[in-house]
Amino acid sequence: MAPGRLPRASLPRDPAPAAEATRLHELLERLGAALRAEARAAGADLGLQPVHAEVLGYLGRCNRYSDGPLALAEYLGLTKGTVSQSIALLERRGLVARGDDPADGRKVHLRLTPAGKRALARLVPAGGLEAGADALGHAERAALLTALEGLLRALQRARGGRSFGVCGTCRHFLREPDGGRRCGLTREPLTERDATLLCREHEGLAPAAAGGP
Amino acid sequence: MAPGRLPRASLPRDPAPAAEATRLHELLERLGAALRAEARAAGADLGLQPVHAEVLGYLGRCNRYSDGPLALAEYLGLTKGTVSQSIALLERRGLVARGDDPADGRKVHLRLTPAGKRALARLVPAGGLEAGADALGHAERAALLTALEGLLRALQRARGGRSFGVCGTCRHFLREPDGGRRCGLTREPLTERDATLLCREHEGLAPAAAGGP
DNA sequence: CTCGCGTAGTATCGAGTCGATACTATATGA
DNA sequence: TCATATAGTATCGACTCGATACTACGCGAG
Repeated sequence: MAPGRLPRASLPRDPAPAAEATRLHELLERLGAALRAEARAAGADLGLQPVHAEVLGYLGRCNRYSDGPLALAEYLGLTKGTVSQSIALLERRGLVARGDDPADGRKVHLRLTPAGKRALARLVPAGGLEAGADALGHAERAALLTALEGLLRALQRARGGRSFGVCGTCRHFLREPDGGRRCGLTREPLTERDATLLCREHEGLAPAAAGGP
Repeated sequence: MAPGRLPRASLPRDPAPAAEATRLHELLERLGAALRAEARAAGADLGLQPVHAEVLGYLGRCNRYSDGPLALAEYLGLTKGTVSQSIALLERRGLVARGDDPADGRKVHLRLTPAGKRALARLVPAGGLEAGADALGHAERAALLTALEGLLRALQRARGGRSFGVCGTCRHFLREPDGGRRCGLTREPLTERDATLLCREHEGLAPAAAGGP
């Protein structure tokens, strides 16, 4: 971590890579805080916290392997105990319903109630960001999304977390000779809709180039 | 807010602008959550919450007009009452010290104690993000920073918040004939270091192109 | 078949965030 | 000088969050 001199001829046009990384960290943190403040304001009249909006949003977009408290805890980066309380609150409010697993008595499946879906719809937009996104061109916007996806993957990898992607970017996804879809991990066939939902077993396609020589 | 049809001939190569904006929102929220989880882990052994790291980081980088509870509340997007409690905690822990304003008896100036600076240093890095940033080229990284800065400005503008920038990007900043620096708002001269600190009175240079046709 | 172990989830406690409301004290200005 | 605005604090209640301890179920080895 010592600053030190650059071992290679220093290119004057790079404003200290470490400073750039710090600036990136700061910008993402500020953006995250601003989004959080928006979420707080949006949820205030419903009596919901930012984390509740995340729970509802996730439950609206996850598949049947990923709709339990544990998956939610992994997605949010919180402990299962903490998440259990937030779920209890959402259940008391009638926004989330719980169902048993027919095959495994330990498991719980969560789903949005109609009221939960309505609440989610009221929580989503907020705007603000769209104005900024509109100011960017097509190409810039696409590049931004790609770059952010890369950063998110890097962060998830560093923290040993799961990636929670959809089938299209998962290495377990199989295309059958008859055109059907199947998950190579559970061996189960997948409907078209299944393939658009977030999965906790998701693993990225490219293992990414190896690091050291 | 009704979806409606595009008034102009719709370009088929744009995958639904609204979906792109949603995806952007989601990515930034995920990134923010991941960073927050990192901050939580980093602060855990010091007994500090993510918001404490933000307070310490801000106090290490703000100028003398911006080191009070109210400025902090604006920066964090929280109420002054909430912030007052967090400050009280940091003061109890000996990480932050408070001083009176010689001119205005209502004001309080906050500063990091040596212990606070040490704590901040332990809170900063975490890594993870750097790996992702390294994977991008110079140009991509620069474009990413620029795009994120634009988004942040848009969000701050939409929320009516302050931008908290440095003198170099502030419309009040004056360069004097003798080479000195001065703030056009307070009329006070500024040292070289002053000009590198965050200011709550900061206002962006370009009012941004008007919206209409 | 039951013992042990691992997994999924819940219960409870304490520290802390956070907003709302109400309050004190100082500045400003008509 | 009296009203109003500004800066900050105090207190309350709902909630988050982690830690720890707990229940219940599944699964495999003996």
